[in-house]
Amino acid sequence: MKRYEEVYKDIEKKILSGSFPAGSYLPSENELKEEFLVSRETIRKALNLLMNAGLIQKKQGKGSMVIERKLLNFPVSGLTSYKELQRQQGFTSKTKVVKLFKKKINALDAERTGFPLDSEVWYLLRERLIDGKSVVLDEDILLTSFIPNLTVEIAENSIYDYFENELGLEIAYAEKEITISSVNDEDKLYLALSTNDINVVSIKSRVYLSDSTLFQYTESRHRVDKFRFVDFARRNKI
Amino acid sequence: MKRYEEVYKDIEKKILSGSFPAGSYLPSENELKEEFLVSRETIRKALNLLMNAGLIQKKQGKGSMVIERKLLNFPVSGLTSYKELQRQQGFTSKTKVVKLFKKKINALDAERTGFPLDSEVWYLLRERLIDGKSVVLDEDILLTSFIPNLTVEIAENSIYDYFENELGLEIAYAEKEITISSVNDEDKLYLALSTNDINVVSIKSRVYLSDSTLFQYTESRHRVDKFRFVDFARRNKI
DNA sequence: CAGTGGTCTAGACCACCCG
DNA sequence: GGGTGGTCTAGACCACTGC
Repeated sequence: MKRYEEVYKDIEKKILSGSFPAGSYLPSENELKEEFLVSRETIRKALNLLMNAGLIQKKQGKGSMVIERKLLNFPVSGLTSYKELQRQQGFTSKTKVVKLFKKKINALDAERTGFPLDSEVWYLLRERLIDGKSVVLDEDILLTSFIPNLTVEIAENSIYDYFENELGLEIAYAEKEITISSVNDEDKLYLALSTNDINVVSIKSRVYLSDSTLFQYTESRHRVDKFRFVDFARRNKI
Repeated sequence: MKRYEEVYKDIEKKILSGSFPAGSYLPSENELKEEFLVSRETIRKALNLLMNAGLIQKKQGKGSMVIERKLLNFPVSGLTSYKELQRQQGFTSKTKVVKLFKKKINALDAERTGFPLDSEVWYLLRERLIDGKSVVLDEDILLTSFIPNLTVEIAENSIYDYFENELGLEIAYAEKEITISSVNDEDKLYLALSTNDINVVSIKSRVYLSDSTLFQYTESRHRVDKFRFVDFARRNKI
């Protein structure tokens, strides 16, 4: 593991466990440099990552204060898979694969997904159930050229884990869009909607690999009463 | 201006103007180092900022490729004020101040805002109008200890501009939460809702200064049909 | 004033990509 | 093997904070 990762992990652990409580200051960069026996730049790299993660706030002349995350506890933003979220947040849910087959991209799909016409893709539709009720409907469209095999078993677990750790794909970034959409037939069919639900929350994403190739399009449709998106944002100065 | 800021701005300009088109590679770090007459670390700092901004994708052994931002064009995430968004995205809208007065935080407000009981705050309610129709209702609660004066004129323009450039406040970060909420009486009164609108999108934020003090609580209520949230997210490896 | 973080440098070595 | 970006270092100077 890289040195700055070790420093990051160590300090993160101490913050989360309460050894560095919210509102307190971390040791200075010079002290941390001595403690970890690395250069100051390495310490600074780790601290900047902690700052971006919303764990500390640095202030010139003062130090690095541990941030208190109040009401809005768990970050649900970023590029994190459903399984990872579940693990982080400690809730348990079940994933049910509704559809899984190969197809070729038609004109309509090309438009919304960004994949070229006639590309061969996996089409995957999954329900996410909490307390036995289906609250999220996940549609995934994935290039078969990157994912030769995809089974129901993999799709019931984390497809990201499979892509990254089995196939060695480097998932780099995503463009996401959240809108409110009218309930459609598929929503009615699979989501446990109440009779007066007329809207669902739609999250569309295009996911890219580290060489900037598009490899996944995904749309999640959420019951409005179960939807919550939490974000930590820093002010851009530049 | 700092050297890395100059490098960032220069490259950003060349990307946005098309001198570095999407899909092409930037000059290598060593070439940029020569061109700008700075050290490689300074170049790297600028490039990492461009990467976080979603403008380029770096790849070890290959280079820094300019990212093509397809359908999902304009980032609406992060910590950016309404006026700034408007300017960036080129749409014009009008802001109408509905309420502006001082008050003391009661028990209910203390709970939702995070301000201590009995703190003196500004209470500000604004409509955002597009094409003459009110599509967003913005409620702001701000500590008077940081903002001694707040006028209708300031509130009709950018309060952030006033805070940062007039008062010298350093806005650092925010916790945000997006949920779907039922229409309430105030929504009915001010938003141009249609008769079958039963939901609005609620964005609650707590905004902190660089010394980690909470100074603003804000809730935006959006008409569901006018709501769109666009985000660029990077996969965390650490 | 001493201590803090912010910027910047010159140089080294490594991991990766590709011809 | 030569070029790319990734990590890490030791050191310098600056800007800000608080006593």
